[in-house]
Amino acid sequence: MSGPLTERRQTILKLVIQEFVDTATPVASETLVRKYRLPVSSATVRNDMAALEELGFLTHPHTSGGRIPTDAGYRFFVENLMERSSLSPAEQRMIRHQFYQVRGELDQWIQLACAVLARTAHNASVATAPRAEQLRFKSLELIAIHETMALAVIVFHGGIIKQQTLPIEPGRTAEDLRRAAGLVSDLLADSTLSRVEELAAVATFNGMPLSEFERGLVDLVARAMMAFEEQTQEQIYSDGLLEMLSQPEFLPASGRDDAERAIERMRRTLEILRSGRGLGPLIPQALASGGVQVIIGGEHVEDAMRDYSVILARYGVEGAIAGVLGIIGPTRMAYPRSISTVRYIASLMSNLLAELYNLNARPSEVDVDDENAQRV
Amino acid sequence: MSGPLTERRQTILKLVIQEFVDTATPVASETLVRKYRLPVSSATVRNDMAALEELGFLTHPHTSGGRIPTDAGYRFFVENLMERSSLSPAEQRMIRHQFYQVRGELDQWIQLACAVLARTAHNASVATAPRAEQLRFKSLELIAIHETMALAVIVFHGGIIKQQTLPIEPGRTAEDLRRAAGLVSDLLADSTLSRVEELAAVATFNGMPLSEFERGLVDLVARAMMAFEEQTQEQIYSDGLLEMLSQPEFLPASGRDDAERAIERMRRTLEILRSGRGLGPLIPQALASGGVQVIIGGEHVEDAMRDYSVILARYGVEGAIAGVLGIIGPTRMAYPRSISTVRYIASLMSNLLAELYNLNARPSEVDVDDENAQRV
DNA sequence: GTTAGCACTCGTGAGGCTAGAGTGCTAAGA
DNA sequence: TCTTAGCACTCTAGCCTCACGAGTGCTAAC
Repeated sequence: MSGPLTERRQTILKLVIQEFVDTATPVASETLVRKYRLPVSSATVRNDMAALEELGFLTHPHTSGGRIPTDAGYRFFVENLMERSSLSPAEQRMIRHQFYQVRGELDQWIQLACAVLARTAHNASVATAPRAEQLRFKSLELIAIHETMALAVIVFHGGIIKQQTLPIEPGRTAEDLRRAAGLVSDLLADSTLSRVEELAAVATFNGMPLSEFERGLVDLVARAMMAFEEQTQEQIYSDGLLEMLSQPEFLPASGRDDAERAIERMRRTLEILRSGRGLGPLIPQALASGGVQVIIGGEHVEDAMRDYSVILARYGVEGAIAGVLGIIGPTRMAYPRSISTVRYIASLMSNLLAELYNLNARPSEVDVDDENAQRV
Repeated sequence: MSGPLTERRQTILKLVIQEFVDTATPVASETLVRKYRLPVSSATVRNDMAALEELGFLTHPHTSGGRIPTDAGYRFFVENLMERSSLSPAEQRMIRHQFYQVRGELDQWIQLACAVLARTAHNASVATAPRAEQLRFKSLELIAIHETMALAVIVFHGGIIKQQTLPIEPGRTAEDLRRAAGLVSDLLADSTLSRVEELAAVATFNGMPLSEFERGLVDLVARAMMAFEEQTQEQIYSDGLLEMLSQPEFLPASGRDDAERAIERMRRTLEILRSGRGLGPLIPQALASGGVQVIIGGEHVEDAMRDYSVILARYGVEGAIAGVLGIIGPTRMAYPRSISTVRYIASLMSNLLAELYNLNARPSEVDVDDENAQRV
């Protein structure tokens, strides 16, 4: 009885989604005909809508009141109906300019990426710091703070640094510290955590046993690496919470019943962004796959995420360092624009990292012309 | 007609506040008598309440329904009625333990302080990073990332570090970089930003003119210092948003009218914490004064803050480095507990910093036994 | 100065009602 | 077979009313 998914029905689905994304209110047949000057009557549209509903692409909050898309509807839209868009040249220029202003300031990049994502897509953004598959030690510097305290700056491959203070014996000179740091730097050069631990166990360098102090430094590095892995494991940067909460989904549409639910939704959303629960499982997935990932509402494993869509892309330099960034918002979101935004920022970040790493490396898999991106 | 502020009336004010803080609902005369077994009748309490209302300490949302404290009521409570409390030894131990676990990891301290504050006081916490009155250069390290890119790690007094990448000419050896970094480190040692700029203008070291590369490094340091000042100027760490938003103030008490207002409040609160507007002016004030600052509701300059109370304390090492940390929440908050929490965390952070700086320095002005703290 | 008693006020929540929006269906037309 | 006009039906939002109950303010007695 549902009938085939004719061309016109696809158009109607597309228009319903477009309209619903714009207005956030259920879409009526009449509205569609009027607004888009359809060459058919509202009754025909109603029939098609009913068919789309039977196909599972639309639904009906109440008998009266228009249609809204289902998750399956969005999914079909994203995969088949959506026109690929990109940010306007003016927007691209503005974004590039902002990144240009923090060139060199590695530690600002993620925050900026989050800020730009959020403001451009009008939803919350998330990102993980770029991570090497394997944290690799690069060098150690020791700077005396006063007679009994020094600051250790541990540099890892990829411009990642970690600071750590350590107590020292009063007697040590700056030259002492420099020598010890240099020796440990040479000993541990390019080591992964497990290699550092091996070397700590052996505790010799070129056959010479390490001094007490040097052994302490090696341990310090090992501990720092462990702490670092732990910290970055789950740390998710985020921005644009306010941006997302300004979406009509978080306004009480009517009745105090709904109001309480709106607040509850708000609180749960905060919880999601703060804890990263619900996002956690998606990260490795996004890291593994290329292209842009779109997860819509009920497709999430986590129940708490059922009302949200997430758009994620991997960024980084193939084989060297990678992170994930993206957008989270209500399922009703401007998918074409959001997807292009995520794609653009990911490629920008990839380029920045590529430059940092090695000018010759291919930026990454998420490129503006990558057909994978369209895939999802 | 209002009559004097007798002992009993003060007790009643105190009980009303206590009860209101607990229950978040207006306090009725009858409730007070029953719950605290007052040796007088509810009528007497009502009379006293009326007097307290005329004195400006209590108010009346509606004719029926109990009393709630005014800002002035809270102020009087905080200054005269409140018993000084401190955190339980068990809590103190737990908190100290958490700080112990990140000892050495300077960059984690503020975040931890915020987290602990929020969880202990059940409200949002804010903190600024510890800042030297004058940012002073300590040393520069250069680490080659690859042939044309290096990472500069700039260390300032007080364990503050800033990283920055810079492009280099392909020819430079690691030894080159080390030498140049060492020279610039010596040249700029202990300089403030203005001094660095002076030295950049002169561009000589011990009478010898600096090389192109070395001049570039000096400029880099100057730019990094400027960037740093700018970034930390307004940056306010925060945590416990969710904690605060779980307070009944952010629930719609009744009617959909109130629901909308609740959401609006929520949104405005987010805005405050994100932008730091409303908090901004309080920071220098808190930095300047010792002790614990309590600003209650309408006492705020900023209109947007009229519904919130803020408790701030300075932390740091006298004459060397200082920051501010505290709590923000609805005016209805557990002042005694919140104040002791803020005081405790501030003194803890001060001790940590003192240790980092110099074991002999006096921690700071906010000590557990400091009578200043009670002052406000 | 304190208390019992009581009238009065007002917010809350339930219930009922109306208007309006939008659908589903039916029967006629292309 | 597809499209369309017409119309009954459904459901929600918004409004009004009403009754209940909590808590006060006042008065008069102690």
